[in-house]
Amino acid sequence: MSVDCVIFGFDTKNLNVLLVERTLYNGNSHKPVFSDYTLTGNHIKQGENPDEAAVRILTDLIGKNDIYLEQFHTFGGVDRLTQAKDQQWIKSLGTDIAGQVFTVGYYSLIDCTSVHINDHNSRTVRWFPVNQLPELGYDHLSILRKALEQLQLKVRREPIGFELLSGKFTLTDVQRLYEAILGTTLDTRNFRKKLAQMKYIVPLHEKQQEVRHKPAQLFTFSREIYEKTKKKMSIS
Amino acid sequence: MSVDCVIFGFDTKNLNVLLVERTLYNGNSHKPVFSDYTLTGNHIKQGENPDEAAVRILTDLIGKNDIYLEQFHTFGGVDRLTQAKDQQWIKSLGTDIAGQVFTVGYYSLIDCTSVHINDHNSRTVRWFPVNQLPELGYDHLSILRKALEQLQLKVRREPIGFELLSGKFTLTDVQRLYEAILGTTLDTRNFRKKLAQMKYIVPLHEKQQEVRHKPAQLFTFSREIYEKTKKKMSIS
DNA sequence: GCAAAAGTGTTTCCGCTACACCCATGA
DNA sequence: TCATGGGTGTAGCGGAAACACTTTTGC
Repeated sequence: MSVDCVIFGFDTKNLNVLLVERTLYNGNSHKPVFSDYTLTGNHIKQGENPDEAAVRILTDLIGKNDIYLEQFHTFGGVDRLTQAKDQQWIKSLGTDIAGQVFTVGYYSLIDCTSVHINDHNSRTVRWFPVNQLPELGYDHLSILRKALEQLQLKVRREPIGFELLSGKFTLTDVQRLYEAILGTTLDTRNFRKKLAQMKYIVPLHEKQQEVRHKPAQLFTFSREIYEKTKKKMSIS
Repeated sequence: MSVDCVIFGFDTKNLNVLLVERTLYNGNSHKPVFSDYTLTGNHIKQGENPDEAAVRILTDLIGKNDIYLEQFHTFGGVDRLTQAKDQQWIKSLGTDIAGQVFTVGYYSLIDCTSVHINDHNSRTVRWFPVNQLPELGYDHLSILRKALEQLQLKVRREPIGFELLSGKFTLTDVQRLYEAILGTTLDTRNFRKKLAQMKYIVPLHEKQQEVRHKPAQLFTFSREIYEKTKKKMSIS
């Protein structure tokens, strides 16, 4: 029984996912047998519930624990691990994770510009744009697709996207973000009218600095105001 | 690792849930110690995935296997089973299900007027209106609430409600159903305009019989037409 | 003829869409 | 002064909401 986290990040251009490199070396020649990427995951420890395990995984990797996390689906069945390379990998680990065929999927949203990624068992950890993914191990491609699908549904109903932005952002940042998540383009004027209705997007007394064009107004997301004014508001 | 099914049914008036009675008898006096209800559930067998387990549970109970099923959340953690009565019950079973702290929640939609409920280990199985629930065991009340919440979200996006109606239904049936699921009332004329756009609601050459009022037109749901004309259509 | 539910149209309002130009800044 | 993105308003359309009376049947 394990947890896998689909960690989404945003860098003012692309929606990214954090992936861990997995390279299997030949025991004798030490040449790589194969190399691909996987989601960050771990087994659920004794006495933990899935939410706690997900928080632990995130905390280990990112160092903070106030991260947006959302459970989206549980995957199971032996067919999750039947690719030849996955079998090789599992065998090489020695530990018997073969029985660990269930995984609870979480997605999390973080501002990847303001975060330091900790070492993950000295394996390479990298951001990939969701539309330029490398080869993935196990069934992680389908887990990732499902996560994105659920994120797209959720973001139309609730203002969860702000977790992906830093504390201060411009309205253009928000638009780029929604465009990246939804995979569409949006009309700037109409989009801003929508945002203007959302009272929890609060203007700061501050503008962009050191840009070689008209500096944009900065805003911040107020969770308190959001909680008070929860209404059905949808984007797109 | 287990699966719990929240089985929703509709009887032209109420949205119902199928629950199983759980009565613990004192070993000596054979008097009931407590009595409450639980969802239908079972552990996941070796080699099964959660979907298969859910189908099995439904098939055992209902006898057919073409039932609408939707995974909605996974619950875990030791706190699921900490009520005193749950501990008593688990102890009485002898079998060690204490380690079985994870459960994958599914909801299913069936037409409860056209179904025969099989015996469930000779325990009483009953429909309860979702707004008149009995006392529930374990954390099944919160599982049920989550299921209903997810059902409400889903039914606004996709025409899944028809699984709850029999093959032939009137437009009023559909309205009562949506009102029951969403817990609201809906304007008849506007609701019918919505339904009229849904080409997969097909009129039959048939009307209600033996009603002491103007007989209503009967309709049926065509999945084929739905699959062809999938568009974003929402109710509410 | 009465009770009971079926069935039907129109008007109003609001939100969504489409669309183009001026502004402030740094280089 | 130019390049770059920031920022703004309006008109038209279409879907959502509000709302009341006639019809058909069984009794």
